[in-house]
Amino acid sequence: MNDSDSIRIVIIEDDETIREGYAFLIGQAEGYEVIGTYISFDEAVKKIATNAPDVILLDIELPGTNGIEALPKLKKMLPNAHILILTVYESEKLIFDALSNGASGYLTKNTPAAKIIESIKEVKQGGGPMSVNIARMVINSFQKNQNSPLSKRETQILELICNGKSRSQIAKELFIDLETVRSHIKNIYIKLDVNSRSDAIKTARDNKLI
Amino acid sequence: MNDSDSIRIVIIEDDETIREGYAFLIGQAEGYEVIGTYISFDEAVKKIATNAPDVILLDIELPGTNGIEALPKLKKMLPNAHILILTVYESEKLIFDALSNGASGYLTKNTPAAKIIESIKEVKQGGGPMSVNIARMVINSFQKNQNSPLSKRETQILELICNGKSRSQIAKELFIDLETVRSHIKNIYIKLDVNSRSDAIKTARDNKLI
DNA sequence: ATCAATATCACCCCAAAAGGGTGATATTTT
DNA sequence: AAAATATCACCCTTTTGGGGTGATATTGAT
Repeated sequence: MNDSDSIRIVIIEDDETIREGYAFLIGQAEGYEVIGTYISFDEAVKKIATNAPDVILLDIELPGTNGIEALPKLKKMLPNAHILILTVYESEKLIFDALSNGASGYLTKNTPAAKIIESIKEVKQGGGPMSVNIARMVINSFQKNQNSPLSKRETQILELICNGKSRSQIAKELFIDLETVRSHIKNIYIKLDVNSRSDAIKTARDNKLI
Repeated sequence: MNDSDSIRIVIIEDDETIREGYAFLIGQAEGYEVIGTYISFDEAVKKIATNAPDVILLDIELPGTNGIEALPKLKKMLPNAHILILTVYESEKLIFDALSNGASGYLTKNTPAAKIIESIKEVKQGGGPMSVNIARMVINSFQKNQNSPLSKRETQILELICNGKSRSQIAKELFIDLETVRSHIKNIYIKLDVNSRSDAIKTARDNKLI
């Protein structure tokens, strides 16, 4: 594989030791070319478009514009680049913020260089590399509560409420009477100990009932 | 590592060749013990509790109770077992159904044995192993539409609507007038070409505006 | 510097919806 | 046999939702 086939990589990371360390380790792998390293998004923004990277390694904690804010801007400038988050942070909120803002993968910094190099190829080929603990958090976010206090019918109706449906819309959809829907909703409210749609939705989401 | 420290594995898979092939390959790996193989959940249900497996490899297409239906039942019988889906199916719906019903990982059947063996250990240790294409689908499910027609404020209000908030609740939360909220909602409806909350929520979800 | 989009607020209208209370009955599950 | 579930009924009042038509100040992009 010659240089023209290499994966073009840009690294945005404020810690010089880490940045240069990654650049060296990745750069010496065959088929990988580090074409730019920057200490911040604000630095990178001047030149990164001409770098035309395939993959961007992005830290979250950066001086000036942070990684999360940088994500949509980078995606706008370079719609075809894959962005791989490389950070020490493992909070749920940051992970989901990153993924919803356009990150194609999420690695924590204890990841060995070999795994990072593999992940770069993986993301280039359309995969979604994640550190094991991140993957588990992502999977957990899908899991429903197995011990819901609600019956099937109640869960079904709660889901429709979460979709913004009115009582009469729910009644039509389920081929039951409006009063039956009311009755179910009342029971849902009692079980969840709430007395409004929004509180029911919040409780349902918090407890992953839906 | 002796047998008592081995990871205890059960395989539920209807194709005999695949089932016995996996059982052999996994069983010969050090630290792995295949303690039961079944052609269906309905077969497995009789004895699986006494197997006390750490990890269950579960196919989705099964005679009788399918894998998705089996998941919650297995989780109820064996709350501490990790269930790894091993299937040819890659449809979004099946993946999310599996994950929300208690699967801890999702592998497609082209996965090499070495990767399966690694994934078993990974899931036992609290990871969330997925095939690369599955991981990308999961990550994509988080991505927001980068070309939303809505302004920031409108998106914010749409999110509150998706949380079931009323106009007045939104007004309070954002410290703006009720009439301002109304005005924003009207503009949201125009932009999304809808005329009700439920349609707005549906359109928002379909287009990943929220 | 200018024009478009955005964010803010105001007042008209009325039908629909939401929530609380109380109770009945048949089916299902345990 | 008892408990939970699913179904429907009628009482009540307040809130909400959606359509229409405007104004004004700020912000953003060209």
